[in-house]
Amino acid sequence: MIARAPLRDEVCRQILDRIHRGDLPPGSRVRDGDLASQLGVSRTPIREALLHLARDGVLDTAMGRGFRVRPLDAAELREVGDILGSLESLALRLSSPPPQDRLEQLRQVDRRLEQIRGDVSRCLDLEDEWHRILLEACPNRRLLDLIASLRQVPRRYLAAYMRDAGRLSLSTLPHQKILQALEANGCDSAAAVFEQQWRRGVAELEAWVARTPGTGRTA
Amino acid sequence: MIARAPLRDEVCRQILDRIHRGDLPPGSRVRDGDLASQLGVSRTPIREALLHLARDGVLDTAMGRGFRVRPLDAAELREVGDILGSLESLALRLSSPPPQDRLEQLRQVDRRLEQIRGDVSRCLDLEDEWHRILLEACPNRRLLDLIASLRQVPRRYLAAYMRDAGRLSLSTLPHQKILQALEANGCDSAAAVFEQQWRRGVAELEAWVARTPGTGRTA
DNA sequence: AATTAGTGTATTGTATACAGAATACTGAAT
DNA sequence: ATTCAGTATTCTGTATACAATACACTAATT
Repeated sequence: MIARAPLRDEVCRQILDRIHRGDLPPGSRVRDGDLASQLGVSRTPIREALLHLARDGVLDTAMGRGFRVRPLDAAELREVGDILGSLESLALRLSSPPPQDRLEQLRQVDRRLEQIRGDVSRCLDLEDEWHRILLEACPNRRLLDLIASLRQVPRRYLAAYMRDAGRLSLSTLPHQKILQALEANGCDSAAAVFEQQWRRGVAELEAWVARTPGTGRTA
Repeated sequence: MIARAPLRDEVCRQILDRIHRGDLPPGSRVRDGDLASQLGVSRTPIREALLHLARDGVLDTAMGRGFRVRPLDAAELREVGDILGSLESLALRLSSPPPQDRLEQLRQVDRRLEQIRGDVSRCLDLEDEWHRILLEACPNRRLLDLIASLRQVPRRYLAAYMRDAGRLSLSTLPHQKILQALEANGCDSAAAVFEQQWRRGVAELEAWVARTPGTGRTA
């Protein structure tokens, strides 16, 4: 039995892809009519996907004003950052037994991360992949889903930061520290290190957003 | 400037209300056509609302199969319970200064809770209100929104439990313990007590769900 | 009697149509 | 030149239409 998929799901992926690619920069307007003609489907599934993304906080919407990509805002990053720090840490602590067997997979992703030169989108995909593998052993699927949807937020900030600063992958060093803790002292210890490293990373991003003018005003 | 509201928002409230009321029990099918004629609007805003609720985990949906109220399932309650325990605790810890001034409001809600006799829906509203006031001082709006949407899940379990067991408000005692900790030792202490009490409550609900057959199979 | 094939209806997912609001554009007045 | 009013156009939110799929019911077969 093959499960057919609703158009809205594919449309959702397409839109997210454009946002990640840097098409549709923060603050830019998203017209359902345009997307409908570009993707060759009607406005109905497009709007369903847009409402979905608006609910996830990727898009802004106001009555009669349509949709636009949510502008970058240091406060939002901080808020979602705090939530994600807490939730990923929780997921790690719920992972028993510790995902020791994933260590090699994680190191391999890190190696691939270091080899990337210019492709921001690919880099962020690998970063997501790293987190996914780290938490794979957590039995709380609902938690993993929530984390995955929330991670779309910092991802946009990281993408803008990388494109602006020209730096890729500020994350392999934190990764290594987390892995060390995981290997030496298990999940709880790794969770503590994770939260610490995560906060550091978010603070760095936040500082960049605050010092970079016009981050969210791009049309 | 009066902000007009999209129909989908009002529709969403209406559907939630029916679910909370016990109309639309767990497992029951939700046909957009029926709701459209009952509420006097077209299927479009109805489906937008249904997709929203499906994303929040209140409804189940499969391609070509429409929507149904998600059956009660001990595993789901446990999963969302763990998440909420962590997040509400976080919100409490982020509340500085401690919401001392809300103590009297909280006690008043508890008094109203104890006076209620038969109205399950009203009882749950007050329970939500209590949590809202407790966390009102938390500056992380995004966190509060997330908590509010997640709380819809345990709410359904609590509603079914109350209707089945005929007991209302198993929560004023935990409330008092949390308030005591808050008053005596501040937010961090209250957060610890909260997590402890919350886990206890979720475990009780979970045990009830597990021991009650047919909880989710009601048509 | 139980199970399956066939047929009809109901319902879903998607497309299109329409009314009203918001934005862009034009031109005149300061 | 700039600002403001008025108009035209675009776009949004909602309603309706349509094709395809899933469900229910009947009837036939084992």
